[in-house]
Amino acid sequence: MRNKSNIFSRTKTVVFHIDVNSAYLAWESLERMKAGEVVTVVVNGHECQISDLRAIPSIVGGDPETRRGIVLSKSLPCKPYKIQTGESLMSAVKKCPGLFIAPARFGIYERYSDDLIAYLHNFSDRVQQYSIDEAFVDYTHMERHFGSPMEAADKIRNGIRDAFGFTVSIGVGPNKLLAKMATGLRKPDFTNTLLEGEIGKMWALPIEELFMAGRATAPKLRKLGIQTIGDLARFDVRYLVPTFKSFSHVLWNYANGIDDSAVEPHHSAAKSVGNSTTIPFDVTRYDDANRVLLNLCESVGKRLRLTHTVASSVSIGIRNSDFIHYSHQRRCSPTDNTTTLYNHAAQLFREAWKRDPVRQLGVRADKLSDSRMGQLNLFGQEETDRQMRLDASIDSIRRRFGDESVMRASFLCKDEKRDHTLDRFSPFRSTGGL
DNA sequence: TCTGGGGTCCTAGGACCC
DNA sequence: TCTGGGGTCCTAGGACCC
Repeated sequence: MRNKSNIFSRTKTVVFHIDVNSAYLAWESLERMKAGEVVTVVVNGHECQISDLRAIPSIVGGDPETRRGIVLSKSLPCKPYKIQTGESLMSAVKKCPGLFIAPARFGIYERYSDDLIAYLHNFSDRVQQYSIDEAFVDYTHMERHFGSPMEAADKIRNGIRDAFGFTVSIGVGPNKLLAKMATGLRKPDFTNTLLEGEIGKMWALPIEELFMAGRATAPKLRKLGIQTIGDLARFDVRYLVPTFKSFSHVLWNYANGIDDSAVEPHHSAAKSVGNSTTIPFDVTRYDDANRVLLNLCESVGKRLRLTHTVASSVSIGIRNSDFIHYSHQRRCSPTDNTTTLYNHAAQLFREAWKRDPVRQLGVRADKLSDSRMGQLNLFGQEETDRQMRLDASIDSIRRRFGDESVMRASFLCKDEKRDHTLDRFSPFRSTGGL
């Protein structure tokens, strides 16, 4: 949204940024409370029954048994233990031996997310879902309905707590960037502003706090003597260009609170669809890799067909045991067919694989277009039709009887321990994307 | 203590065409 | 043997976000 300021409309743009506090953990906790589940914890040597995970050191993420994976979301009582989002489960448990670990259930979190977005539409028809737990609301011209921006933000915040039982933080600003930066000023369950004349609040923050100054950019800025967002705002942008090229202006504008991007109520169609998985053992054989790839292609293909989308580019990603990632991609005729995707993926893997132990594999479909626009099938129409019918009947059976009801023959090996391991991360669990 | 999985955008370099 | 330039498309990799 360009900040419209003409002689007819002098109203200043007002944007809210809504951020769910410890989203996955709060939602996981609510879901368990609904089901009447309790957790037994030891406090001062006494066993206690706790129903709200938010009251104890707890996290969402990974596998509690193998302790593999990372912390996706953590409760407030984790704070004294200095547990960080993104750190390994192993490390988190070391810091806090009594830590409660809940595996992530994304399907459930998506429902809570949908409820949140629907609720926000009570306050404005211009709501942009930014991620599963964040949204922007354009509040411009809405004061006569719900009061001043602060009043309305508090109404939203209190309303969400009362209606759903989880808390949010809200940032109020003249654009999306400042609204988002405001949200981070104080958490949880607060309304913060970064309005005209208040940018000093943001300038005091360390440079790492700036949106888009990530783990590669922030150290480079520090090297230039920039320690705070204010330092960057006052820095001569010309001296950034040798290091950051066109990105210089993005960074400098953000540091100065400049952002004219619109609140986009209609989420644009996805540009790519992909699935990846970390394998519980290092893959060193083609047939193991291929089984994983087929698994991933099943999931990607299903998602393409569900959204009436065909892909004109397929890529695979490989992460080895040294955590080095590399990829390979290729253009292809538009397809949503699992077998076709798999044939491309397997070929790409054969071409790219450096024979290193593979820890993670991914398949991504790119250059998407609407499959209903009519496909140009220059050859093999009969085979294409056959494959489409096969996909359609598999999808239909799965819709009626569940994902596990149809299994491709290559999943159905009996011997070998690793087959059981492979079964554990069926791609059908994957919910994919936002 | 070994680090998930979903995305988007940008850039450099090479192929290819005129 | 030495010799252009412009434009477009493609791929690989890297940055960022949640």
